Amino acid sequence: MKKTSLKQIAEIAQVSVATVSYALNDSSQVGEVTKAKIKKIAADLNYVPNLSAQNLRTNDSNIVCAVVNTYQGNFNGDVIQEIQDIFAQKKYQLLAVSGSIPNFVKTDMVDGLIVLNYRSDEAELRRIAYDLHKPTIFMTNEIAAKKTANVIINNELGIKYLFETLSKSVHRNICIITGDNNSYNSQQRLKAARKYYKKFYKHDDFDSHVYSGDFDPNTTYQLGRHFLEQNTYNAYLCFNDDMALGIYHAASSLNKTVGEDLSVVGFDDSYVSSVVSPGLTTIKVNKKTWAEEVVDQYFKIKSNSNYPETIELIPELILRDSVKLK
Amino acid sequence: MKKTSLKQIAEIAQVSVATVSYALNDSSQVGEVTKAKIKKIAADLNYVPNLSAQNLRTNDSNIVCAVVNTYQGNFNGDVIQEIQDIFAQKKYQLLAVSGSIPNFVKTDMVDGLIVLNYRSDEAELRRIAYDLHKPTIFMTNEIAAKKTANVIINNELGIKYLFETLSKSVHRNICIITGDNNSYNSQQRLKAARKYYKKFYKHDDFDSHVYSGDFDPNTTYQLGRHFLEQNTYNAYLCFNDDMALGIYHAASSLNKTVGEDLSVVGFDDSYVSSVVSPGLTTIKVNKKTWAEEVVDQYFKIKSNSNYPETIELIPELILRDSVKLK
DNA sequence: AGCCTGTGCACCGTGAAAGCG
DNA sequence: CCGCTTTCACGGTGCACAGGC
Repeated sequence: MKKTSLKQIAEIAQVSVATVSYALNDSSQVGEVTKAKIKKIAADLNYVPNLSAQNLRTNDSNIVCAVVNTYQGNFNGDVIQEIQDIFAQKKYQLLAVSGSIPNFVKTDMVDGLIVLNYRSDEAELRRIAYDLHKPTIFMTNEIAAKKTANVIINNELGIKYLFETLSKSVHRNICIITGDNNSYNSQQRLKAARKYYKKFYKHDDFDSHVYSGDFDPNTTYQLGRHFLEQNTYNAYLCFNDDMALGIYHAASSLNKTVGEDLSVVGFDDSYVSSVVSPGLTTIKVNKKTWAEEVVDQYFKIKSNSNYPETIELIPELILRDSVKLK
Repeated sequence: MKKTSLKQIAEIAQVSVATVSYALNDSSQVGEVTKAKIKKIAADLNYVPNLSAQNLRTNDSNIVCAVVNTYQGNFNGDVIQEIQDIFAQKKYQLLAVSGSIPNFVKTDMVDGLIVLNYRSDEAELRRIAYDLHKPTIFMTNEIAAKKTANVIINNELGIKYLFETLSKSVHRNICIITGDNNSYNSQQRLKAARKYYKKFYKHDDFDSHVYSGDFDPNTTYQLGRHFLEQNTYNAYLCFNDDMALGIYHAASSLNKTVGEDLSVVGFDDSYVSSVVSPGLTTIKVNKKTWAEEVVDQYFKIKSNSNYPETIELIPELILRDSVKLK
């Protein structure tokens, strides 16, 4: 009924607890015969080592924790899954938590931390990175601390591509729809958009073209309906694909055709952007590469280096038919 | 540098370790003055209790683990998020893991288990449920064991609704596309489809209308293109929404119009099904209700009852324009 | 002596029971 | 009875060492 412990196995096998521990850890300190006997008993009793005890003793858990703002949407889930797959190959267990960084990260239950799209004041992140002396990777923040690396998207380049595309579009009356204002990526994209708007449009009215869409397709559906009815804008730069879909929805509800009557571009290349009609022009970051880089940095930090490092991923433009080119 | 422990606090406060422990747990065993002093020191030193030690001692962690097959797609993420939100309100920490059920679930690090879309032979699940003496909820399986509940979708009803809808459609040449064959929901839906196909179509050729789509839109895109070119089928019943989108994609690539030239129905009411054009007729299970029921059962089991229980959620038909009715 | 196999014990941080002035 | 301390166990690890050949 109760969990089997080393002690019980030791009693049955008529050896000491230490011997059982050695045997199950395949230490050479135990003879083959005894080892086999002990292992058999352990298997029979369905023995599972108590991780709490193990961690308490060893301070090393092979457990890595990933923090996301939410499991919802087409982005976070994909990215965590990629990371999970790589860690699994290396016999590491990835745990995901959503919301705030839980206390157990600060204890010895977890070996390291991966932060994706955490939305909070950077001060807290900074504090955590600073006094958490474990490998920590930020994927959507830039925070310099020991044992910390940042593996982030080069958002400026992505925005540049999108502006270039839209500048070749027949539709030029541009509307920029941002995501959650607390999101690092949204902030970076906004900053880059400001820069390239000026460069491409030579106007100072950037702010009047910007709307907050909160990464939510329903919000952009409402916005889109309004603007399309009034003919305010005919080109939409959305900071993620989901919001772009909201514009699609608005367009079709008003019998307008994306790629004909209006242009739409998105961000992230989520799977829907290829499935939807017309295909959505979007910015892609290879999630597998991203995940590999994250895990790579993780083990680099773990093994020795602890200097802060920042790695930028170069995004790629995926051209589809949501933009009618001149 | 190193984590502060009760011991260090005790030394500074010039009291025993036990007193510190009592003080921080607000026990009445300690005088107010000492308590305040100790708390201040703990705060200053940034004390965080070591969960491994706590669990080892108390066998109770306030951590619940959710297992999913993958974080990807529009379904699992939504559901986990709902569950997470409810647990968070109750000061429980939900951890998510993807892949197989990790060892730490079997140790005392985790209080209970929630299994969603785990794909494996049921034998393993049964074994786990049987000798894991913690609250366990299966959301996509029916497994009877102590301290175990099943909170599942009534798939038969959902399939029935979809057949009723398609039987009123102008398109009647029906193609049934299943998901992953290891998925419980896919299996249940297939079983129900077999039943209702016979009822509505009075034919014995069910199996020749069934194709495996693996829950993947690209697979159904290929299937859809093939069938639509050959005019094999003009009504598609997909076991989830993503696959239905693949049919949408195939249709538009062949200049056919969903809801006009063909009918499509899906399952799950993921957010895309309302955003896409035409809207996708689909089966909805209220995820919030589902999550509430799961958490409810969790605490019921935890507090006392340990008899197996099965709760079925009644799904709802969401009618949109992907089916042209007579 | 040296190798092989196995044991005793201190220790991680916590919390509960019992003890004590 | 209050306020605090001592002691112990939770489960597992690995060092230092013991005893036999």
